[in-house]
Amino acid sequence: MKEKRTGRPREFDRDEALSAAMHVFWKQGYDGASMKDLTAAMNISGPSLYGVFGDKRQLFMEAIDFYANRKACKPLEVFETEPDIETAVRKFFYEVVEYSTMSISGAKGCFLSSCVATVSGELVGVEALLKRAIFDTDERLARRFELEKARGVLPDTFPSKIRARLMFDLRQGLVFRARAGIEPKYLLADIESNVGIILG
Amino acid sequence: MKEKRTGRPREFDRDEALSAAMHVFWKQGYDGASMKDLTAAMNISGPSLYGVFGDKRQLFMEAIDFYANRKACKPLEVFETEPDIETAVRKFFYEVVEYSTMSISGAKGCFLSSCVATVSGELVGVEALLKRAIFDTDERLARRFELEKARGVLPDTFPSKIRARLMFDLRQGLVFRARAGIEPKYLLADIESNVGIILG
DNA sequence: ATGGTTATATATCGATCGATACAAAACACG
DNA sequence: CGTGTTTTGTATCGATCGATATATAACCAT
Repeated sequence: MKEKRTGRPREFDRDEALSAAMHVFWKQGYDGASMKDLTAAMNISGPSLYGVFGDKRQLFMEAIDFYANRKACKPLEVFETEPDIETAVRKFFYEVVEYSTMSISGAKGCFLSSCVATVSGELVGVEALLKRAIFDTDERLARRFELEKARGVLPDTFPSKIRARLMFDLRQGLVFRARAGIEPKYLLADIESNVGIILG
Repeated sequence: MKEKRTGRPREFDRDEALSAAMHVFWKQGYDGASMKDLTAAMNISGPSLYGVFGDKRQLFMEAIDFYANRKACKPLEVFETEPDIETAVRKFFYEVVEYSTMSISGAKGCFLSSCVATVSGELVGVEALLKRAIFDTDERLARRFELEKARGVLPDTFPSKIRARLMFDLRQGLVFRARAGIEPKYLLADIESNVGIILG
């Protein structure tokens, strides 16, 4: 069903191009990223971009989906896979600092908060995607806490939803500081305190 | 020294125009705000804008200074003036929700995190202003806590710096959600929990 | 091979971008 | 008044914006 048999084959990988586009948006913002910047980073021509992704807005929306649902935010993945809950929380924040200050593309901060949020009310469809991404993140964080409660590691009284949101907010603080160019070492210094707040 | 005696007098108020420009940037982002949008909102002509503010980037930098050092972020003002510390913390978060969701200009979220941060690494000079604004905010928050410790209202062991940063981060979470279009009532529901975390 | 189909590269579209040239207008000072 | 100075409104600049028209190239089916 998804294989096309006719026509000239595409000469680039769709996801690679999408990832490249996302990083350009991440670094320069939606309006700050020109089609010239995008096609250069994606290593494709203008017509190829339009042929595959539609237009700039649709490309952006796909980049959001790519980030939220496929690229899988690294901190979140680590938090879900690390067995020990305290280590999981610690690694979560560590990954947040890592990916928001040391990205290869030079893009600092978080794609959602430093790029997508800016055009949330201006570009049709973006607000809904952003809302969903926030909701899903809260859900995934809370789910892990609930799992630990069921396992008896966290007390039954542990307020999973509240701590999940708290964790999300602390993350926002970190990525905002990262975007402002504050050195990783200062952000790393906050991590242990953050862990204590989440689990304490 | 600051009075000019010759030439045709300016027909608009500089600060009013600056405030109007800030709100346009706030809502549409730096790159998303065209000079046409700006002059329309400021109710002045193009040459007038360039004559008084230099160029778009300088206007933006002045808008940042206006926000950080003169307009005085409302939540911060309230936090510093309310006598009772618990009420001050509560009002701080309440004001954050208020001004990040119900702005007359339609701009949601926080000017610094939803607009300025996006171009932090792209526009010369912005990163330094942003760093300074973050540092100053942390300082002002911590200072109030220290004051309450000296007054004996907060215990000597109260970690002012850590709680100040925590308050800042919780604020980032709120304004990010606000920018995403999440209803004020959901944000208001988080306030009491936030107060408990800060002072508990 | 031939026809159908899709992707590519080149070249460029009209619109809008940020920024100015210019001259008339409005003040202070003589 | 006339002169100098600054702001204003109009009109427009070259550059860049997002987006396409066109023709060629590369594949599949027959």
